Amino acid sequence: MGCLCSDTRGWREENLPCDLRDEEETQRFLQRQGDRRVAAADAIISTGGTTERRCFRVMEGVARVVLVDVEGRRQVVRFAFPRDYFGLSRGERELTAEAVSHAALLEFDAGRRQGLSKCNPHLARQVATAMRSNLGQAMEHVVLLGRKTPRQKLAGFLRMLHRHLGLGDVVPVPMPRTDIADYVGLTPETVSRAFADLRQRKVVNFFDRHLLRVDLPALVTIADGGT
Amino acid sequence: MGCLCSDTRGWREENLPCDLRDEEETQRFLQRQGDRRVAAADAIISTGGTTERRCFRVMEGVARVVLVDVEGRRQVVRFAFPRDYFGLSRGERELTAEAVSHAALLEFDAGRRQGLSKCNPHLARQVATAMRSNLGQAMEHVVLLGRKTPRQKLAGFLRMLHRHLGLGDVVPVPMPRTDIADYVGLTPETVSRAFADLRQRKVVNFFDRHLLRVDLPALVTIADGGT
DNA sequence: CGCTCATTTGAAAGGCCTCAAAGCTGGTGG
DNA sequence: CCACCAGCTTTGAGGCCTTTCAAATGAGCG
Repeated sequence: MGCLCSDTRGWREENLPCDLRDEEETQRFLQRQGDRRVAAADAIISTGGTTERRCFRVMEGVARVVLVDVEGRRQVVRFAFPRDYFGLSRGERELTAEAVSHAALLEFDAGRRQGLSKCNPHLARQVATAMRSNLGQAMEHVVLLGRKTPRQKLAGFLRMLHRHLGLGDVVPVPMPRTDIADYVGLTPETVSRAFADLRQRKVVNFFDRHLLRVDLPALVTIADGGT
Repeated sequence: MGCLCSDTRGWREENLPCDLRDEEETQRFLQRQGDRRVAAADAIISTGGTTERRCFRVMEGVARVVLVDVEGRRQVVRFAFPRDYFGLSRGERELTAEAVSHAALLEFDAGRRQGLSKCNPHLARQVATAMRSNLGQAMEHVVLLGRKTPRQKLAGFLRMLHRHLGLGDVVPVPMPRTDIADYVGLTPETVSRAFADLRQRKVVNFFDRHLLRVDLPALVTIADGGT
């Protein structure tokens, strides 16, 4: 994983990162500041309840942020896709993060990340944008969980997936059915039946379990509550 | 509602609000910058879908942020309590905000609010904190909606209410049962039965429908998944 | 005091979950 | 290259719990 960055105008170390002029330079700067880290499929990236204040940025692959309650019921609170941050808020650091598939991450000390933000407006903006986006996603997740039928829930989930990973009308589904179930608040069996339902309606079309083609307009209609 | 602020060292208008030294001064500054507004019970404060970029801060009373889908199903995305902001994010501005009971608010133009944040670090920090808090709340809401029984959902809701409005072990419940139902993703009937359930277990005790005493430790145990 | 509406209570129906088993897939070793 | 195995996914049947529908109760208000 060699550094492709041929630009070596040295950052005059930490006292002057404010020189960063654009997003691209900020990216390269970040890659120097964070610790590069890889995680195999299903590997635990960080566990809640520790006092460590670490946050992450997904570079490749997908991560899931999970809470398991006293009775063993699992809730996937969100998925983090390439370019997403997670662990920015206190509450999220109390959850567990795992790799869905093989993933590459940048790891930061949360305090140090805040310090970097203070003197790097690009980074600060990026993080602020990430938080706004997280908040919007969480609100959508709330709506999805509260008042939807299984079909609508799955459609909403697939629309979300399409936004993050979609290529035209082709959508990769990297996570297992159990993860989907724990994200939308259903059992894997019901998720499977909802998939069958959407397939019958020709809203989705399987290449295989982890890759499908979607009829996006129909998907959106169903996700928003239309039949 | 006269201005109790006897301090009239004039803010040298908008170019120098950076002089604000502490939270209290920031409060007074805000009250000058925002438009004071009151809303009667059930009055609509702002409706989604408009192009207006307005955000609000609740000064007194409680507001609810609501989404009604195509089929008429309603989801209360969150309640906003005194000192809370809402409408900070794009997504939230697309929803509808209503007063639960008589409420007093401060209204801002969202763009102008951002401008104020830029040159007033106290305000910026307050808003950033509000967003982190909103995000944490949304995550808790997701967990509450996803994998809980009616009893656990109601317990989780009451714990949230206790955090915001609780006085010792007394909790006011300003909103009607239908709002609670649409917040926790149940019907009013089921909410009513869950109340009866918690009352039987002596976890809650009614003064009347809108005021109750709670056994907080028991409430927390149930909310977190314990029986 | 009577009215209206929110809430509670009751009974029946439908849908999701549970339990169970078959099918498929991807990976491994011969 | 093929066969086998383990685990994920799908399919099926039955039960429980929430919803739905309906009516009674209670509270707030003119």
